[in-house]
Amino acid sequence: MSRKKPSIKEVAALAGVSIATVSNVFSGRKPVNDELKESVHKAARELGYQLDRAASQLRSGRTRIIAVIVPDLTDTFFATIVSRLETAASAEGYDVIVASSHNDRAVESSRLKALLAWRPEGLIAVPCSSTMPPELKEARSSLPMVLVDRVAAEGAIADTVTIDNREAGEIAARHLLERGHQNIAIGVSDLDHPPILERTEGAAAIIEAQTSKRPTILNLGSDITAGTRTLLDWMERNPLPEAIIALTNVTTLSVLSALAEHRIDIPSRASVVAFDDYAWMSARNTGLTAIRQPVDKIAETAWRRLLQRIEGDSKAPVTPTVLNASLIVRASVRDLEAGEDMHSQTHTPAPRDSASAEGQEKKIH
Amino acid sequence: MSRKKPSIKEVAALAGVSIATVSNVFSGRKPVNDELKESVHKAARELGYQLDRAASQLRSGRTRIIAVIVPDLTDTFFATIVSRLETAASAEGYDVIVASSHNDRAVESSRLKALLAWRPEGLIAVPCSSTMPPELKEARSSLPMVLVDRVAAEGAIADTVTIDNREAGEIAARHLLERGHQNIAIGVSDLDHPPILERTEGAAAIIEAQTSKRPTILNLGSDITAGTRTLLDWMERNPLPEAIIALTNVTTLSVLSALAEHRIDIPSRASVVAFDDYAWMSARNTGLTAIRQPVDKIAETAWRRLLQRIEGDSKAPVTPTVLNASLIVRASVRDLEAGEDMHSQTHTPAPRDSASAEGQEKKIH
DNA sequence: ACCGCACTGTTAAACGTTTAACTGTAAAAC
DNA sequence: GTTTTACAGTTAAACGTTTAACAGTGCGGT
Repeated sequence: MSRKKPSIKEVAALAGVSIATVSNVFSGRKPVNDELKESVHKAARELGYQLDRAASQLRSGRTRIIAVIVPDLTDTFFATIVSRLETAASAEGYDVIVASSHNDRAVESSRLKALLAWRPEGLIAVPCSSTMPPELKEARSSLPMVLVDRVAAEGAIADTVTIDNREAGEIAARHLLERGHQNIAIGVSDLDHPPILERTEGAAAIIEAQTSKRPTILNLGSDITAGTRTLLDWMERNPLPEAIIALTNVTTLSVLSALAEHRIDIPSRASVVAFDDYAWMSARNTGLTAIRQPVDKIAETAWRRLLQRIEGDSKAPVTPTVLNASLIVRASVRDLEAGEDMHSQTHTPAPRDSASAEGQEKKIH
Repeated sequence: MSRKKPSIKEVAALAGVSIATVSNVFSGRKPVNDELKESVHKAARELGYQLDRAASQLRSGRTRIIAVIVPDLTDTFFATIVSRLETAASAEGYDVIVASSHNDRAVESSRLKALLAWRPEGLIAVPCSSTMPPELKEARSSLPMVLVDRVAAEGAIADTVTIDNREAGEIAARHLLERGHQNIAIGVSDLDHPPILERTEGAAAIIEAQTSKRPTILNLGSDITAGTRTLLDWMERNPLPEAIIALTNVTTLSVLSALAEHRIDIPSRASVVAFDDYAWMSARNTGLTAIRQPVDKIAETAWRRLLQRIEGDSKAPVTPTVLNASLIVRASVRDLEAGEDMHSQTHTPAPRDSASAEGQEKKIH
């Protein structure tokens, strides 16, 4: 039980071959006689040999590292993306190293610098604001990278994977308008994030066109409890809108908290369209009608693009990929056109709220 | 705009000093004349020099890497732990590399192997089952490590950080018993996980002692929708219990989904005690009474212990750290003792459900 | 005036791999 | 039977750092 980690040299000695052969056995770059191969493996097993990545990287220049930075690991949306990236990458022999910028530009810069010191072969980044950190721009020229989510698809400095946020906003708005809602408020987190801005514009444009009223924009920020307070404040001084669109999962929570605080029933007194699709959204009496982002597909696409860049055409022109969000209809939007009286909501056999996430839901798009 | 990354050698040449001096400037191991120091920095800036971690690691043996493995990054509980670890570690100059075992022992082994190839200086692991993968045991002797959450605190092979799960179960049970509940079911994910087993035992023991009825154990697994179906099945064939304790955040979601499916109101028809404390639990009309695990503290403690091991007494005896969970009282448990009739629940001014997570809630412990 | 010491800087030898170039041997081609 | 070609293995030179050992200089103590 030696304390020091054995090196390739010791394996070679024990197996009675040169270190080059041992290297070949493990890397498979050159064929090795089966018999020798076996004895090398045996020696390695006996010594508990493990390749030293640092040495391997240094010599070969290949790090097989993918760097990933997201604004907040605690947010299920980003966590899911990271998780998918990790499995996709490790399936292809790459290791992922993650950093979180905690929605802070300064932290983002410093973490990015740390990530780059690893000499990753690729970078997948969800920037925390629309102004790219200079590190990203610099890295751009020498490092395959793809930007996800918090970027304007047009004119980006690198490949991007986003959803059609304008359309997502439109879908939400249209759904409400079709059901007779006129007086609509939009809860946003931060208009500085391109996706939020686009969703807002998409929704607002449609609402304004149809009702000739500009919808109220409620700036709820990225902190749930602060957003709740902001909304409660606003509700003190304003009449309750017929419907609220929440453009983010955290704004969704702020909206729900505020409504719950005043025991305002959904959808009898206010309709809600949520954003992102999480398990808790259907685990309620009135399931939330929501815009779902294809998270898995986003991650998958980002990975594929990056891999393409890494192993192939590093000089192909920058391409934006735009995926589509879909509407999951549950029970949080009231149909005002239907004309039914819905005062005593609780025991009305409301449109069935499906408990299984994928099952019976109606998807649009 | 050269494509190749500049090395320390080029910086040395440009600054007119030896490479050792450059190294000293950056590592700070030896003092360097201010003037020289400045010119080295200038040269480095001009060339865009960045230390190569691989080379540095190889030579020094210090990797400044902490490996972290969790069963599922998508689960907010683990994601939060990872996030906290990442910030704590990076504050101290360490970089974290994470892997997810996807609750699969085979994956766990292979990911663990990949992690160890990095030669991390420490390992923080949330094993996915009670049977430790052999890689862990082997690593144990040469690698500082701390085990979190999914471990039996007693007799573990390394330092552990857990909560007092038995007590957590007891708290939940006691809360229900105090409020007059007799007929209690316990929703568990997997009794193979030590924490779940302990929570179950804690709750069951107290319930049995007081009601002389063994509570029903509902095995709902780790998949929300499957758990929902299981519970729905069970409900077909059994009368609704007065109360359900969910011992996990995913079982909580299964329970809520199943109850919602049948439009069973909480708490008028069934009381619920949830586990873990997430924002969505309070963003509902009847906030969920829940057992909160001190996630931040768990992560923080794990990190501190690990750091201690790394920088100091690597041979100190293995110590388990046990933290305490607390009860957050919201509105999902009905007080049967109070005797009030609560048929029309919806508009009853029920005990105020606080929207802000920390604010007015009553904590026990 | 000499010794030793503190202070700064340099030299050169590692660290554990990968890999280009080489060697030796056996089979294939002529 | 000689020359190629292919194959399988070895040798040794990197890769970019860190760091022990060393060297030169100036200064205080005796």
